Amino acid sequence: MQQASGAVARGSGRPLYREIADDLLAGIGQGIFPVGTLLPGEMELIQRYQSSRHTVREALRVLEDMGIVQRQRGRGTLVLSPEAQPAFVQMVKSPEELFSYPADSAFRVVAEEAVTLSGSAAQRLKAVKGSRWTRMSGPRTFESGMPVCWTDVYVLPEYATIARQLGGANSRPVYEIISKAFGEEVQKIGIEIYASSFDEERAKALGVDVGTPSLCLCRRYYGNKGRLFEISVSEHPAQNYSYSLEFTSGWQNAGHWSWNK
Amino acid sequence: MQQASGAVARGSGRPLYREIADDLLAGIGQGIFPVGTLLPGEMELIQRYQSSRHTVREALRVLEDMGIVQRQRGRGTLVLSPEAQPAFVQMVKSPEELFSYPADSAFRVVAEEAVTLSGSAAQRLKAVKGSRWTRMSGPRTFESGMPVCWTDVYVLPEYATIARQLGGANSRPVYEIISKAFGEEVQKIGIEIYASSFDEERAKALGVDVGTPSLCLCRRYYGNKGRLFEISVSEHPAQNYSYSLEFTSGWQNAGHWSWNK
DNA sequence: TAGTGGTCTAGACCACTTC
DNA sequence: AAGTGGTCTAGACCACTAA
Repeated sequence: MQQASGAVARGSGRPLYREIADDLLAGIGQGIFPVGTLLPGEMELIQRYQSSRHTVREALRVLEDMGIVQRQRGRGTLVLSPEAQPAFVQMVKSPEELFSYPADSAFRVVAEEAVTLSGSAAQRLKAVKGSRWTRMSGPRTFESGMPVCWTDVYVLPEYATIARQLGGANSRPVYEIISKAFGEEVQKIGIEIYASSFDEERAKALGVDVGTPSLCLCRRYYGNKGRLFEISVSEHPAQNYSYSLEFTSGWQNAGHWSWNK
Repeated sequence: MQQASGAVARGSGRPLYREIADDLLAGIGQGIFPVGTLLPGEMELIQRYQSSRHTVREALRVLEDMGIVQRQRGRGTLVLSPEAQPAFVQMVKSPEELFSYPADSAFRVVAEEAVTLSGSAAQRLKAVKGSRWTRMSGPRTFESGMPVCWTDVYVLPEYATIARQLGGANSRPVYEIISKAFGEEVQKIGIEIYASSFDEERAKALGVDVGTPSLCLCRRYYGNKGRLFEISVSEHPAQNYSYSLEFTSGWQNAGHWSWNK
């Protein structure tokens, strides 16, 4: 229950800043502080809750960590959402983890060409129709020769020179090479997963039967200013590959260690 | 560079607590504070950095938010990892978002039976061999009759009574029904995605050709105390379905709004 | 019991945004 | 210029853990 003016109830054993956060949250939920408006300033909250600035700020920090408000010096505290944003979180350390290849496999570029995306290709890649890319294609295989996948990598034409650094067993991921060579900071990665089956050409290249079910992963890398700078599409023989994810409840410290009590 | 004893350099324009956090981070990286040991107490850090407790605690909070240390009253500050844990974060509001079905589709249970997992089935489901489950199977179709997927849902035998609440266009997800009815709080969800192709029985049930490529999603729900309580496997005709993910850089506020500058 | 981190108060100065 | 949030100090009491 939101207290329009006055301190929150105490004595429950809960910290004051949590009570204040709950009270503000209730107020937001009830529309007393609608989404898109500013919360009262810290000074006003101090008086309202008869508390100190530190305590009020702790309460606001709780809401900020939950993604409910966003604070900015000089402006105020903006209400973003009436309820906690993420209930489930997945974290990975680096983009590499999103789609790591076996260490003893190698990517061999067999074709490199400049392409301008037709409508259908652009739609499939979720890129802009008519945009220009340099495409490098080839199989990735284990040292034993067993196929891992067929890969098409699209990069911006100005980054085409990285092709020389590709290939070989120890080659780094393309996004990483570009990131280092051209200073692109990876800001966002989109992944799309779908099933298909191998056409004749690729089946032959990988040494599998035509029509073999395949798992396709299309990854889009966004760099500085959110610009799309790389798209890679990999097609894996179904029996060799699966993609796993794990989501954990809670906003904080998801997936970390704990005290070995 | 970690200052073994003494204040960090100032005047860089960066807040003191960030400088301290960086300094501690460097110390952790250099093995001065090895992973698994405790950081110096707050009082010692106050003297080392000639600062106030609040400032030192802000620095420690930074490290805690990054997943580098874990703090506990009475014990101390445990070093967990030498480097920032998650560089990329994906967040979803509820498990439902991890695999939402079209609203105008309905799941129809055509078979329900008690099963004891054989070795191969247990391996495929990543469950314990010999464990007992109740399996409910059936197609999910649009109102128009077009197939969405074939689904096998495995639940713990004691939850089998939820079968009566299944089916119909507006039916809630199984995990949600169980969660409400039996108080299982979903703590973790595992998702595995792979490609396959439809066998004769399922192809017939969904009205697709035998051998049609399919995208399979196997979801595992872990509840109270991390106990696995539901497994669901869905097989989708490839042309109708793809699975998308998006990962954003940074630990904090990933995916939230921003000021409409 | 000593030491840890958790909460809280009462001040202060500053950078930033808006008017 | 006024108001916002960001940083910082110097104190205080408390709950929890470990020895």
